[in-house]
Amino acid sequence: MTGRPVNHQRRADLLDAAVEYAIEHGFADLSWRPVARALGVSTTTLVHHFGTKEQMLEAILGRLRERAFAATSDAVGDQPDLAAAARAVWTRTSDPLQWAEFRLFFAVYGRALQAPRQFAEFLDRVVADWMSALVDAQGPDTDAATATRTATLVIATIRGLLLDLLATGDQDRVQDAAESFLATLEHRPPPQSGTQPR
Amino acid sequence: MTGRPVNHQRRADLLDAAVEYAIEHGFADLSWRPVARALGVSTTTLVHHFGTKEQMLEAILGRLRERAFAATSDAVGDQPDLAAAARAVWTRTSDPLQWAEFRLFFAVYGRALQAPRQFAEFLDRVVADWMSALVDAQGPDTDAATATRTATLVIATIRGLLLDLLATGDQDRVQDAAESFLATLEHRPPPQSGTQPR
DNA sequence: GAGATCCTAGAACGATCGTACGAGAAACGA
DNA sequence: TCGTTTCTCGTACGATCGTTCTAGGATCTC
Repeated sequence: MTGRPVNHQRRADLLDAAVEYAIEHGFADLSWRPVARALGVSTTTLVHHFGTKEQMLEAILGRLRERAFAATSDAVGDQPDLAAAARAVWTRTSDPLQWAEFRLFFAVYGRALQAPRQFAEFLDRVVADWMSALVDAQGPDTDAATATRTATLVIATIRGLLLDLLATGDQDRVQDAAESFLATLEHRPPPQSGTQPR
Repeated sequence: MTGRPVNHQRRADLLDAAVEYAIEHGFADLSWRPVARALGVSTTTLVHHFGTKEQMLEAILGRLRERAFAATSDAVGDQPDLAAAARAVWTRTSDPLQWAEFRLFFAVYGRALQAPRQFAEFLDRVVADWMSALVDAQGPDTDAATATRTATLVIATIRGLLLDLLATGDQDRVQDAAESFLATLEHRPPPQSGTQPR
């Protein structure tokens, strides 16, 4: 006797709705009851699908990281080189329509830094996911050390600029600095060994 | 009849102790009673000196920003040019002894991003303080636009690298990227008087 | 149909939350 | 010393917290 099958979609829908709630109402004081009210369900339903509050927070963390990464990784894959990839990432992340989501992203990031045990996976992947994408974007002819160094710098600069943008809202100044940074990437000589990059 | 004078030092001492507590125990679930226990006072004493919990959080925010800025601004003032100043800032901020404090810094930063009304002053000054210091470090011969652009980029890169370092703990990779960035600053031509913004 | 499992809800538990109140000790000017 | 203000404390209030319990439909296999 198998009984009623588990509805995985239901949990996914609730999770997405919870992420939307967190984007709008903040991550700091998230608790069962207000989320349940906003989602039109009972707290018991949330508990049933997520287990404990800690587990719901982890689920929100993970989903948010997925969304943030997905929003840029597509763009990166289509670009011919690192400079174009970096520009594509910056264009997408600096879009004011995404500000609320990235505000939550950094709120989560900060919280994860202070609870590294609980949010270990987030901390691991919040850098590693983008790293591998940006290393790949540099092609197979860039030596590993240079590729890693450059990818690290691109991630750091974009996130730092985004932190500035979200804190000050000063689009002109931050965009100016971003252009300057992207220009250095574009004027950087492509990796030429004996052979041309394929 | 003046009565007993206000003891400002007392509040300052309690605030510093509260910041230390937040560095150690995190910022997310800060509440009167645990802080009071750790400080060896009653919750009433904290309420007396800080008013409401919101006000205590704002006080912690402000004090933390002061400390973070003070730790670097001295160093910046003594340096002959921007490259040296940036290196000095990076050297101080990347010191593992400061990691716990910067973890709190970014936790606070993220929280402030999601409550911009409440923490408006933090968000204003978290960029502006460093900006003015790094613009000054470029001397009076650098034109304003270039100085602003460069300072924005230095702040963003250092903070982005620090985010990476705190999340991954990968000192070698991050330090390598930081060296690469600092090198570009050092090889940048200093502002020639008479000619040449680039 | 019967049996099993999932989904949802309401009620209730003890714990902790922020805050207010009253009172006693301490430190000042008069 | 007296009046006033600060500082500190214990206590208590109502609200909200995360979680558990109980139970009634819903949806599957047999």
